[in-house]
Amino acid sequence: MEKKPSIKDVAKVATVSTATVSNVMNASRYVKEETRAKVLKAMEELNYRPNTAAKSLKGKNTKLIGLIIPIQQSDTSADFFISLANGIESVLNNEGYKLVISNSHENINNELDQIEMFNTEFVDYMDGMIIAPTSEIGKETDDPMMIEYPVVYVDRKLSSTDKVDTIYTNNYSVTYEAIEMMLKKNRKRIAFISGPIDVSSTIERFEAYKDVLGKYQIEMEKELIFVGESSFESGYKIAYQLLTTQDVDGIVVVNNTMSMGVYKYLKEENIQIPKKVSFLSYDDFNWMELTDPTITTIKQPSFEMGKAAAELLLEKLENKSHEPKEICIESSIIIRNSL
Amino acid sequence: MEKKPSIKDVAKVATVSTATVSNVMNASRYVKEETRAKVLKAMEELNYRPNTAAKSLKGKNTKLIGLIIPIQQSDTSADFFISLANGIESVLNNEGYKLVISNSHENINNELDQIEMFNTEFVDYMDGMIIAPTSEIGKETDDPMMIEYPVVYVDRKLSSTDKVDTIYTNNYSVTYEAIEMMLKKNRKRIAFISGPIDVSSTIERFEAYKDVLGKYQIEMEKELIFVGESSFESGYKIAYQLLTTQDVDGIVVVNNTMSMGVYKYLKEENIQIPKKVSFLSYDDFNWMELTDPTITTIKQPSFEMGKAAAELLLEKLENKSHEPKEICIESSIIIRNSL
DNA sequence: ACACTTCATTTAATCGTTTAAATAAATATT
DNA sequence: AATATTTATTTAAACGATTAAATGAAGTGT
Repeated sequence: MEKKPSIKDVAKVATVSTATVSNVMNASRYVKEETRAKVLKAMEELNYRPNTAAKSLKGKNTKLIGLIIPIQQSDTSADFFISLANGIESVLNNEGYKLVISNSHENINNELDQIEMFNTEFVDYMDGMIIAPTSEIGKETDDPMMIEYPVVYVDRKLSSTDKVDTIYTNNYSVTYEAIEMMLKKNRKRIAFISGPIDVSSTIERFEAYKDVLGKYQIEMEKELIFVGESSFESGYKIAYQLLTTQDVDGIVVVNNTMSMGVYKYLKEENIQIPKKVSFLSYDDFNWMELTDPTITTIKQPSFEMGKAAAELLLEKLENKSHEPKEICIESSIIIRNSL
Repeated sequence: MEKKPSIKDVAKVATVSTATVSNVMNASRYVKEETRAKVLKAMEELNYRPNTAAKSLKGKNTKLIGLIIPIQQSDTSADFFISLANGIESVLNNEGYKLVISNSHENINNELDQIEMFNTEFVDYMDGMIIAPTSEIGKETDDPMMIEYPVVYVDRKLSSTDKVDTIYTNNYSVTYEAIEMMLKKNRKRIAFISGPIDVSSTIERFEAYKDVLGKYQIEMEKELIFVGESSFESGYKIAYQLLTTQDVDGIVVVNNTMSMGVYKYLKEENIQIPKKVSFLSYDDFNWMELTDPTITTIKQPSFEMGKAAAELLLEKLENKSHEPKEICIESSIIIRNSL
């Protein structure tokens, strides 16, 4: 129950000054081998751990990287971001950095200042940040006041005017291509279902839908477009609404949580997939091989995006002034049996 | 690109002392309304944010709670822990606390000291910690040296001798009950598949298997017990090995990632569920309603466990000295069509 | 008018580190 | 032997906050 030992305690035990202890720890100056040994022994003896807060206060690097992710409650997007985080850590751990994660919950309306608070609260600790911005957070983090430490944005592009370091994926082109595959299978009326259209990734997926229909001279019908919440229930309800009022032969769900709800309804109603209705989902999960039929989907390279983000951040950390980069990691279509 | 403003800058602009600024921020002493306004205006003007590192150094509470979770790469356990985290935050946010998460990766062999380092690295910042311990981390965090800040353990019990605050779930009894359900459906040879048996939760599930067989006077057969890695592939391989060499009529998989692999094999081989083989999984996911048959499983109350952990921690935070508590949040059996 | 409170604010020490500058001891140079 | 240089260590200020104690100004009672 003793007090946690400080550098002073170590110095006292080793009968040297605190400066010498610091020098031993950081190898910042030469210390005689004999003294070094004494200090090391004292540290060991006291089970001493340096106080990171004090380090950080002195402007020393903390070897801590922050990650902000927007996971909503009961959203399978968790997997996407966890995989992203794993990718980041796979790079960071090798370099002796540690990752600290916080969740912004994608709840903007009343939590915006909470996010902002969190964000600033951590600037002091962290050597750098990786942020998967919510639709609005960009407005805050853009503030030049705050960008005095390196940041890399990931997954979603900011609407910011200035170019910022971003890792993103080709939502537009891969969605375009996948829907085109549907069309080539002679689908005429394809519905589009998504969560809230406010983040860049979702917007791009919708643009792709619009454009590919245009290319095939199919008129976009309001009745076939559904913007719901990112939840199983929302997907289920939308599927009900869609299929009881419209005659469709294809469904694109660009939100994995919702796609479960939609699929559930299709199975329940015994609607033949893909014979009657083609089905395309977003994000790839193991369970998509367990259903009947297995589900064709667009796989986002979450792990690789994490890796890329971490690498870019590390680069910035070393080489303070470099041009902002925007790097695209390609998504791919995992073809199974639902198209 | 200016330097971040400090309390001194605010004091200067407001033409008061730093003490007054601090008093305004913390409402620690009475400050004349007029002065207060001046200070507030200066803070606003400079876009001032207090430095948490300095606060923490002074022993002030940081309103930050740390969470350590053990998520392995490509493990669906992510959902369990994310849900846990959500539960924690649902409580914490109301009280003005923020949650910071770090992943221990459940990789003990070579990362033990990294975990330990992380763990100590954060003590200075955090007001308290919630830890889902890996199988061995307990040994380190038990060290009385380190327990000078409040900790709540969750999900897994430590082998520690001293009683520590723990939130756990009734792995043993619910698993017992579920397997008993299988037995009552006249299943004679039930296989048991799990990930590494080193954390308390898995151990308890195995104990339940052993005991319930005992109760029904069924001899436990080595050939029906498989301990693999927590991965889809491992599950698939084990299922192959099991079903090509043994004649079973029930399978219990107490690891959700592996259960997907097992199920995949069963479907591929067109083995009738539950007619030929009863199937029981662990953890509940939306997709378990999408398969055919839908999957009966044991649902762990991850969100509620998180809530309970946060509540307990908050209680400790307020009321420094209280008896360690061990609280059980009940798991339940979600009955679908695979038994 | 004087001492006594009360009120509002400031001074200065403190938390646990780092680090530039100062110092002391040992070694080299003449 | 006196001086210059190198080596190893210490002193003390600084980082950005908090807070006990000190201070000064205003108000009260006699």
